[in-house]
Amino acid sequence: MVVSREQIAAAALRHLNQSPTASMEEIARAAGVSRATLHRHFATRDELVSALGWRAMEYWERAQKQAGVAEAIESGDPRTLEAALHALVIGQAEIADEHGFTLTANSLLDDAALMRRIDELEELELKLFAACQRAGILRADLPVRWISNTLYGLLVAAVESLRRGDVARRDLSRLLLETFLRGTA
Amino acid sequence: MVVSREQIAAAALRHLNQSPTASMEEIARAAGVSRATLHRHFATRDELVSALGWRAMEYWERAQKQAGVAEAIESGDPRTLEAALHALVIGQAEIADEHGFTLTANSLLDDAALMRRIDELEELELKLFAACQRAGILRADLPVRWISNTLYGLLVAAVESLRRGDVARRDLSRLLLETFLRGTA
DNA sequence: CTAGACTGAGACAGTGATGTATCAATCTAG
DNA sequence: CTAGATTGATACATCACTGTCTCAGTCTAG
Repeated sequence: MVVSREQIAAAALRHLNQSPTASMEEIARAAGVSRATLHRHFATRDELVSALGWRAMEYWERAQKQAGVAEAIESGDPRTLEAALHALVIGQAEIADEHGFTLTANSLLDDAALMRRIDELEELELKLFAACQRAGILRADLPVRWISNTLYGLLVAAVESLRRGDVARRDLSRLLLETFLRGTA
Repeated sequence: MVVSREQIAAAALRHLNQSPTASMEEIARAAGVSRATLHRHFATRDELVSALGWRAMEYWERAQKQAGVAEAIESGDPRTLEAALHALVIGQAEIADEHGFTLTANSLLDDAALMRRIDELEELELKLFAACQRAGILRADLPVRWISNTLYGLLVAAVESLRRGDVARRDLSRLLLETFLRGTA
């Protein structure tokens, strides 16, 4: 059967999300493909992991674009900022699966170009959070980097909740946004 | 120099928090001990990781006990429940370092006895959250397991914040409790 | 139908980590 | 001071994974 590079990448990510140290043999099996074929698409393990990293970045960037983050920051308008913030969080929830493994894969730390890209995307989000603080949409007494890490931590919780079946997929966006903004009390 | 088993375990955990796939050689060096000595204390890598898992459970259990979780649940009194909840979250923040690695070490999934212990501790926390929901201290529109996962996710964020130097240690408890209860908005 | 592309299976050497063992040096309790 | 315990250094066999290669079988476009 023909399995595209994209399909293999998706299957690899799915499997690595649950078993981050899986061997190429395991990954190949999970993708329904032989180890030889896996190596034809991704010469080395590092290349595969790196590709997954870039793939996750694309999803992330797309979520930021669709939420209109950059424009909202530029406008400075409270209602625009709030809309972008909500759209971003919901967008993150929808692509949570794409981040589970890549955000904690420490072999990616060597890929300088990728790290720069991550920093850029993170930087933009920090600017959004800071603008929201100035506009009174987010609490100003929290360090902006803590807010960013909070969202990241809640994404981890979201992925875990899906994995364990604690939460239905369709409820996830609402739960994430609600909890992020208003907490649990 | 004499380095106790406990000191080695602590150093191993500290290092594995940052480098979860570190070799025995690396771990030994981080603990200021030779690989031979490390193997004398922990015959195999699995044994070491398992010991760290049990160690983390002890910290967790102690935090629950000190917070008076069981008694609060039994009492059903809102103020007692709230006090226990706050004490638990703060306690978790203080031992966040002990959990960073062990909570994501998937080799622990094989240790059935340890997993049972984890389930028990988690079960007690779920009961506390449910009691808090009934007492109006926590939102009743959130699945109790989502609340539990939220706290877990925020702990991940806390460890990450400390690791990156985004947050000072002394601010952590407050940030964690505030964010857990009231969110970022 | 056929040629070219793609695949799975298997063999292979190289590499790094693991766990065990030995031995000389060092520390420490008594 | 001394005997026993503990340590670091080193060597060793073993193992799993990686990356490369070959070859025969299968699929597919034309």
